[in-house]
Amino acid sequence: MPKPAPRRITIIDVARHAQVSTTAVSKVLRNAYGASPAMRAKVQQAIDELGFRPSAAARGLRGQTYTIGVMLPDLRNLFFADILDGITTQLGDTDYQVLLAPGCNGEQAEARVIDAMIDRSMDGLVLIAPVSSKTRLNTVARSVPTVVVGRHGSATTYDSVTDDDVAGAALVVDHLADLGHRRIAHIEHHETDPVRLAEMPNAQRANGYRDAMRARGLADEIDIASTSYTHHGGYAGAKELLSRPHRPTAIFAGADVVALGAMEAIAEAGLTIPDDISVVGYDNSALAAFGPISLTSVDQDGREMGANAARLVIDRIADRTRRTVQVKLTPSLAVRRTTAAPVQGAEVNSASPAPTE
Amino acid sequence: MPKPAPRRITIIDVARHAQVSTTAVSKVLRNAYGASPAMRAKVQQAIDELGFRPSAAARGLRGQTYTIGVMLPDLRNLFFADILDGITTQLGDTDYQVLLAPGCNGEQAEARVIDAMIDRSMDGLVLIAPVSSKTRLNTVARSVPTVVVGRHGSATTYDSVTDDDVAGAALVVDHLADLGHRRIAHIEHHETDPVRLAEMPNAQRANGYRDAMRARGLADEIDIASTSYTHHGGYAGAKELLSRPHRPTAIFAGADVVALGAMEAIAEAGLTIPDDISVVGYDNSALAAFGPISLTSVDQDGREMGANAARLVIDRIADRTRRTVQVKLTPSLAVRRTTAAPVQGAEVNSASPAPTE
DNA sequence: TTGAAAGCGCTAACAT
DNA sequence: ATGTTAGCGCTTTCAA
Repeated sequence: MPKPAPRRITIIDVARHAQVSTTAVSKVLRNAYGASPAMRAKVQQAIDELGFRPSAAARGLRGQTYTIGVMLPDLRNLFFADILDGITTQLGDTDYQVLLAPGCNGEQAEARVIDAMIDRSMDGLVLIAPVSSKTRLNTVARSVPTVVVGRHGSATTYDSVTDDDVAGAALVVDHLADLGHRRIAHIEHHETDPVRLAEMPNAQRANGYRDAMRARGLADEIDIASTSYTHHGGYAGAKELLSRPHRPTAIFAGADVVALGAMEAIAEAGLTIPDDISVVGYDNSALAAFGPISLTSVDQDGREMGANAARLVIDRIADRTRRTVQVKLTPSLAVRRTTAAPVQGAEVNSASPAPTE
Repeated sequence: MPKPAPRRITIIDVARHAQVSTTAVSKVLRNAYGASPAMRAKVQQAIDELGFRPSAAARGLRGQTYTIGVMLPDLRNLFFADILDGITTQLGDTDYQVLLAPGCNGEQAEARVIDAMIDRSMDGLVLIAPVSSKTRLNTVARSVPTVVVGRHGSATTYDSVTDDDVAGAALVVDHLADLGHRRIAHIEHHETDPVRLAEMPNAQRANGYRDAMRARGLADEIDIASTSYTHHGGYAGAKELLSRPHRPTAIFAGADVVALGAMEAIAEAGLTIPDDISVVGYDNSALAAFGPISLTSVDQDGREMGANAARLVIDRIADRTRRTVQVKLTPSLAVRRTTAAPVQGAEVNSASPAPTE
């Protein structure tokens, strides 16, 4: 027989216990102006003695809820987890509590979750790699302080944090070209929506790849398989690339998970990594670092991105009129064992068309 | 210059627009008794036309917030992600929204997060593998409907969902013994707290291991390294086991991540898996299934556990006086390439008593 | 500096 | 079946 919990302590109880007004208690709770040190002490003592905790629901009705909502597409993606770590670490000292919605894929799920957060009067939102339309993002940002992470382009309604995906792709191409590779192929995430073509990281990576290839004088070697940022997308993309007449000596996959799929296809084709073909991923996830895999990958500092996002959202809560800022961080390359110089002779002039599979 | 968002639509606006009372609107919102179909239709139309969304904060002050809080120790743990999937899937059709706190390790962080959820008037809590004291859990459960996942033992205040860890350990021992192994060692998570010794899955797994070994007549072969459920714990545990005079032919790691650490130590020792030594993990995470690793592992149906937890919490919200239930699911074994019959001759008759480390 | 009082948007008793 | 009204626990004017 569970005995029912006693009635929750309210601000009135505290006020009575401390022999002051509820206003005074409220001021202490918010560190607001207009309470003497003596009063503060008295109230604080009453709060501690009674074990009082303010109701966020009630606070939210008038003021803030001290809650930051985080939306991310996939909890299993370790890069997103890093961003989250950055956010929570940055917010650790503050009164804000981070709450997140379980992975939501697609525009519809995204809309539901964002609405749910607004309904719950969250003080600020951090949207990680949202796929919603720009119009929608602007609408959201007008109703609640918002920071968008991982989407390029600027907006006047929300701040954004990105990692320089063009630079990341260039790191990869340069690394491979420096090793002596010329036929460097890329597996991209297929994109048709024009706005996303400009704003999504995958599109930026593909652009960066093209630019860097041209900058290295390898414009003729540009070779792209357009699939998706999934394990299977990597597998199918690599299969496609390997079946082409002019086989690449290196594959730049747009994400680590894509690289893993590609590695599977390469193994199936009886080729070895990195001797026959080099592979590079993107995100430097824990999987990439894992010993037996040891995937060369572009490292985006997720924690740093998260910390920046948290800082920005707090700043914007404090001043909603301040001009928006775009923070762009610089990636680095984690070189591991899936990349090496191409084997001499084998492919330099192998222009003979290979039969498909 | 972002233009400010217009004032939020309230229930009063809807009532006015539909020419009815706010009570009527409220009833429609809650699907409550006492509203004619005609009224429902009228109100619903007004809601749609105005794009009204009820404020969860305001609702929470009197009634429910339609929010279920989920706490889990580690977002990166894929098993927990599966549980979460089960919860969200089960709750997909309902009005409830799942919100979760970012991974919180340790009793203190756990307490903070749970308090935060209670402060936000969440309707129900799902606590996954909490480490808090039983007293604390009972206190929490008395103030809000709570379901505890992954902790054995029963309570009168909260429902619980577990997977049968004793049975899981037995699956492992039986599988290895059937293959012909006798020296089957175990790497456990060290535990001292008496309550946790009885309730935590790691302790149950160790117990299950001992029981199963005895049941197979292998009581003399029981060999345990007591470290922790981490990669390093697995590494150190395996190193310890391998250095013992009477080397095991199989290692049962209490978690997949532990198995990976063990595999690293085994590789360092110049031994091969499964020829020299078999390895089994626990959780059947994506890592275990990953081709190059292919770890034999105990599969707990996380989605099923999550679905059960969600169902229970909803039921308890509906009726807080109903007796608590304990759901215990049965694990299965995913056999992969890290287990095989021991190589003949090497260890069959090495029954010489080993001195303690 | 302090406190009294009016809401915030909704739900739940209680009329009608 | 429908409407009236009193709060829920805070924050925020505004007056003292």
